[in-house]
Amino acid sequence: MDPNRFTRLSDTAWQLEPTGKMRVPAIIYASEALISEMDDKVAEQACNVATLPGIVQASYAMPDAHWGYGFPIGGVAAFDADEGGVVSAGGVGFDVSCGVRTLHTGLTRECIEPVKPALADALFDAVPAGMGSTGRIHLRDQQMTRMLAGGAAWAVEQGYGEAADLDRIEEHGRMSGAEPQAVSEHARKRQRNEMGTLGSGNHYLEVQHITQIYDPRVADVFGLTEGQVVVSIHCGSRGLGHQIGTEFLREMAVSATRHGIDLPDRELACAPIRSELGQRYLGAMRSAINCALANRQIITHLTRGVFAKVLPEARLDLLYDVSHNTCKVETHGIDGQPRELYVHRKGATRAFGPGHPELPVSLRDVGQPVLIGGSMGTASYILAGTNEGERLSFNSACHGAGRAMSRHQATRQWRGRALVDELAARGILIRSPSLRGVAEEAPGAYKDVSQVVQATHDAGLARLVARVEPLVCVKG
DNA sequence: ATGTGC
Repeated sequence: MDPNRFTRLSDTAWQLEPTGKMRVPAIIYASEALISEMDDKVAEQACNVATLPGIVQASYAMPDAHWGYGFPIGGVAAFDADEGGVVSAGGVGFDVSCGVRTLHTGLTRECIEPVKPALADALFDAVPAGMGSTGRIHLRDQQMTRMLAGGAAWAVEQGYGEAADLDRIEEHGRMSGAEPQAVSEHARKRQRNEMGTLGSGNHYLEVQHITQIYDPRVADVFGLTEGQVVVSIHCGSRGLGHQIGTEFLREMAVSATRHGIDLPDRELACAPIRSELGQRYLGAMRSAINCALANRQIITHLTRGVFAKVLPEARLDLLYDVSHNTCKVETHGIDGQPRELYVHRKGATRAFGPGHPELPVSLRDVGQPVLIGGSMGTASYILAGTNEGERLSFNSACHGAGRAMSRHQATRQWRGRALVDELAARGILIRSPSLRGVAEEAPGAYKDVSQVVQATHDAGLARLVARVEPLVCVKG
């Protein structure tokens, strides 16, 4: 879109003043190059979000923003319940609590290279991937209820992983306020056999090596050094989150008028925070957050099992686990006053700065690890949250590269087999059940993640700490 | 993202 449409607040912040029914401005964080390439739909959707009741400060879009269902993907919006604020299923997205966790291995790239094909095959065998994939865990109803209430803490109780992991997970591995009884039978049924599975689309499990350190002081606290190997897992709440999203979107769309909400776009369906429907959605959505946390915890356990066999000297300690599709109750300073807000992040990563009380003591001095997954075969980045991020975006950053073209368009332009071969020639081993899925995820179908991350850094949303590049990628 | 449309 045309950058001249905006009031330029800085090199990387672009504002649209409130017009029509907008209650607050819309602010997009991006470089001039990124905003020029961005679809007009992003600004249109960010402005639509700015009309919703109880929105505070501004409607935001991150540098990787693109067109989504109702809210842009890469959108951030906070609402105050005291001012009639709303909660929106479309403001969280279908893949509730999709997120990334990164594990240390204690190994260097040299340790991996001789066993790389065996490691790739073993990970592909151990971690089910792809559309409709199921695992070895089958949850009966009572266990499902415990999982939805307990998250990664439940998974650790079941023997998946270690208690020490919980300290490095958002919400200490268990989202409070979950109400499993708000999750439909249908959603539970869809999830029954899907625990410990990656799913499809942009989800993956990657073995990566650290190729650059930008901030040695923070990298030291995060335990990152150049040449070291890490493992990153990107996935969410599978069929359960999707079903919850589908059901509540429908219910919120139907009831918006009854709640006295005037929607500029039906896809912005939402409900007052202080309504039966709003509370029921929050209870179900928090259950889906626990599902995603448990899912990543189980996949971590499966990954540790593979390394124990292939590279027994490895020790997979968790660096951090953070979601990028949530609505969370957080306290933020607004005009010098602390206020409790319902912060929607849809394709936006929470990025708490140094000193935040939610952070584990071991990380608190330097800020939260912000884990940004790149597209298949490209770099990923580890950043740290900032204090200025609170004022800028309620402590939110980008979440990835962001698609530059549709899946359909990508399959016309690339062949899965050729991509796998090209990446293998560059030392990157892809294992996927779907060559079509690989074509849809072609690196060329995404924006350049390094530009997105640089804009995030320049805007002050989060600070660059390290770059990692893939060695092995299990792709859904 | 997703039993890749109910």
